[in-house]
Amino acid sequence: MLEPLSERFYEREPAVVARELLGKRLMRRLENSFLEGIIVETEAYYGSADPASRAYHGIKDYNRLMWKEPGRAFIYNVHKYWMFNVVAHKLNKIGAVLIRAVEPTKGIDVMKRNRPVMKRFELTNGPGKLTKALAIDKSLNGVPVTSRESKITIADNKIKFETGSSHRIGVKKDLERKLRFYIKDNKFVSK
DNA sequence: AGGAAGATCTACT
DNA sequence: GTAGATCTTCCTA
Repeated sequence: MLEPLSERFYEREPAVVARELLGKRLMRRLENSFLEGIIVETEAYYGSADPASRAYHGIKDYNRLMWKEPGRAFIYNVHKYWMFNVVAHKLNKIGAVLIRAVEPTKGIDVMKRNRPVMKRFELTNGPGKLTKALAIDKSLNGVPVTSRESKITIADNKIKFETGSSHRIGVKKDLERKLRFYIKDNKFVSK
């Protein structure tokens, strides 16, 4: 039985957490179904030193979770889509990891109903796409992903893969560091 | 009331 | 592959 990842897992550098979240299982509990996908692409975001971060302009109502307990879902809107992040940072720091893509493993029929697409690989290969397919919205903001009882949980997994990294996508002013991580050769990574 | 957004889709070359 | 429109949600005034 693979356990949910603990709070301690998220109480580290955002880039470290982003890299290590690859290959883990994202589980979504709905009324009548159970959805699951393997995390295949992530990005790390920081605080006041990161112009691309939601936290860059200081603490606001909508972004204050980035200052709070690691291991909680942090969800915000971009255009017409929801972005799913997990709060991740060292003690008294700021940060989060954006989940950019997953590989669907369970409840694929339900995902397809939530987000009808022709091609299998396009079901969850983008941050706005996977939230649609997994029925993730603002109502899950602040939910701990560390609890087995949560509507959304991230659990450990044991799989082997090669990790790739690059600069973040769609970011106007990116940092020097490469903060996007993905599973090499995985077909569900976004373009 | 107005505008911006860490994206996506569509309609093309 | 790439440009342009999108018409939601929540912020800031």
